[in-house]
Amino acid sequence: MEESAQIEVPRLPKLSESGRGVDPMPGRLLPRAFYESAPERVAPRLLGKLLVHRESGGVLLAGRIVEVEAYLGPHNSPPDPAAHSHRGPTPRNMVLFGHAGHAYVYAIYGRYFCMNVSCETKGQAGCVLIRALEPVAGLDEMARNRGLPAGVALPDRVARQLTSGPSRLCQALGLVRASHNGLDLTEAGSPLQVRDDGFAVSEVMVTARIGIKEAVDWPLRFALPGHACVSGPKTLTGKRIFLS
DNA sequence: GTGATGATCTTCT
DNA sequence: GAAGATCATCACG
Repeated sequence: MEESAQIEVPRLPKLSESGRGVDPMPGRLLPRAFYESAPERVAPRLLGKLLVHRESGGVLLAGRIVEVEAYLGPHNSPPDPAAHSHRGPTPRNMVLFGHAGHAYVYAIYGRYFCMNVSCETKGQAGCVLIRALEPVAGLDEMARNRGLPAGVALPDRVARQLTSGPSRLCQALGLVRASHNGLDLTEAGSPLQVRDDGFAVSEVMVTARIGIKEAVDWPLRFALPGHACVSGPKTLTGKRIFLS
């Protein structure tokens, strides 16, 4: 299969084409109840949804979620040793112990950020790491945020790397801990939201998680099978499941 | 395309 | 003081 053929044409109008000052948020906002469940249940259902960020300047950036990982809270049995929350609440991870549907943005390796969505009820710290998006709206701004030339057509292989990786997508969408950690994703006025535009996902690939040293074989990574924007080794094996 | 390596700094022990 | 849910770059096949 030709991977380069899998990048889809952006579905949303560019800012300049909308005829208004700002673009409307696409689709329907996901309610808090969507997140108030175990992360391994929330994670596959997040696939195909839109992660939408309206930057302070009004520019709308959106990507379709194509890869996620579930991290289980310390109440789980056995506890998930790879999760930031597994030793209990700290100043860094306190968002995870709050209400579901909030953004947990943390710095990693001194120069990057990763974004999670908190799950379960207050006090239970399960979460889902967003690992990759398919760019949908605001590609020029994403390229600019990633230090690439904006306003020019990017080759497919470059375009698909805009948001292919947990830190790449944070960089592309302009997400940083100082501004976005703790934001409520379910609030209508929030600059950062997860929305459902009706994109249907029936089949999901399940594999072990990437880049961790504990619980390396737990099947908690979920991705759209064969999607060009999924990060990590293409050779990683897993099984396919069908969502009901 | 795959694998090795270094950058760089926050967080926690 | 050590480790880390990463990425860009380079060498090599």
